[in-house]
Amino acid sequence: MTAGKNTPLARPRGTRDLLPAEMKRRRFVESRLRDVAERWGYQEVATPAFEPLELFTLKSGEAIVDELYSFTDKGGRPLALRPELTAPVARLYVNELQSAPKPLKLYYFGDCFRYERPQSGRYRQFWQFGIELIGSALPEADAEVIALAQRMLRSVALDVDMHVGSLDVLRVMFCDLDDETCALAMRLIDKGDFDRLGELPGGDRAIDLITAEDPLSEAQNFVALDHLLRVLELLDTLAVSYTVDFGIARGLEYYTGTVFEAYAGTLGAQNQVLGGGSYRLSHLFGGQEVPSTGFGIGFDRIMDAVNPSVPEPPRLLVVPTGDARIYALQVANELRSRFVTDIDVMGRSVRAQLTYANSAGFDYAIIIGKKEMETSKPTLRNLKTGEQESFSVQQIIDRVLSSVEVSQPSR
RNA sequence: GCCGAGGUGGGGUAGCCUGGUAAUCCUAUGGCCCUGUGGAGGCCACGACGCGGGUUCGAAUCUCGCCCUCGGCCCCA
Repeated sequence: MTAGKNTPLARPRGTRDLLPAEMKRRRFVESRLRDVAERWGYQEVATPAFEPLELFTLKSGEAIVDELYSFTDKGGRPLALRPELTAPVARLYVNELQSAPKPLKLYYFGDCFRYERPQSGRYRQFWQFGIELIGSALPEADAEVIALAQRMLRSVALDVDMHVGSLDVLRVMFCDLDDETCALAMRLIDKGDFDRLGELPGGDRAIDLITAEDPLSEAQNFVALDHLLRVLELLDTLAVSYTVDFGIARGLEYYTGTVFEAYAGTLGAQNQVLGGGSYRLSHLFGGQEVPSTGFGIGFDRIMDAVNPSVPEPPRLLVVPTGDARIYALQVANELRSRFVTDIDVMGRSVRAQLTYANSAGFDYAIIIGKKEMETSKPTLRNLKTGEQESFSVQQIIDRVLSSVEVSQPSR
């Protein structure tokens, strides 16, 4: 849509306005994810929305500039809106936390920006929730991160297929190839393009491995799998369900071994909701090399895949008549310390206020006129049942509280 | 960047093929009927042809370009 004489200014392409109902769902899911991450000992960090352009080109190569929102600021600095959060967190680690006690367990939730063609489950501004476990190269670290990933997704009742693989095997199979062919092979594997993969030297072996009935024993013909086997053993102990999948390549050089992805069957073409692995990045940004494992959750994608039942606290509307407005405001203020409480700002009649209360979905009306003011006993009207009676403010609080316990017994 | 389907008040729609008077209906929103008791009803108000060019006496309608949305491809850190 182009802004014209009668057309309103449009939102930028690939972005969304999030309305109250949707924000309730998002905040609810977000709080679940946070809760799980915190219980596992991870602590939140936040990084700037924009970073030096170089941060992302060092990590992913010059070619990604095409898919970045990049710009030069008034001081001539090349900057970019962050397209993901692993590199910023690695930079944060290098700048601030290198001498902190290991392991470092960090999580983040933030919006990212990519200049891509919008489609289902893909936006130009999107949110990632992720964690990074920094400091350990042990299978224990990989297993913890994968288990946490699955626990987080389960906490929002999202059933996914967790696929776990290892780049070690693929790298050994293609080790006799030059870097360029190796990179191409990785990309073809990631895409599942077996036709073109088969044309590469070693490609048939890779296809056999990826499609094998028992990929683990097939892989052991090429390389020792001690690390991966240990990770899987730990995952079994942690009751994580997974599929061994050597078809996960994740394209990038900085991944060191274990890689994993999760897919939600209910989504369309963009069905990957989570991806991660073990990696080393910090040395690229001027720090000491340090082993890390992490993942990112595509928050918008899981929002498309889940259907959370968000608890709705009761909503109260204080309904004053003209001569009791001041007292009604005082009552409203008192009720607000316990409940979601609203009061008319439209100057409406009592009738119109109650009409509004009904159509806006309030649970209770607190009607306050001269009579109620003189006795300090507002009338509490249950808008669902139509019952009403006069009570003191404290009695009103008790009444509403007890109704909450009745309607939401589990907590 | 590519392929396909679309775009009419805030939401949902009729009209388009076959150009023609004031663009249809539902809903939502604000007000009144009704300044102490809601959901109904009546009345009033509000509000749209995505943008621009072309054809024509006349374009929501035909045509071209662009923008945007949806689905898919490419890419996916």
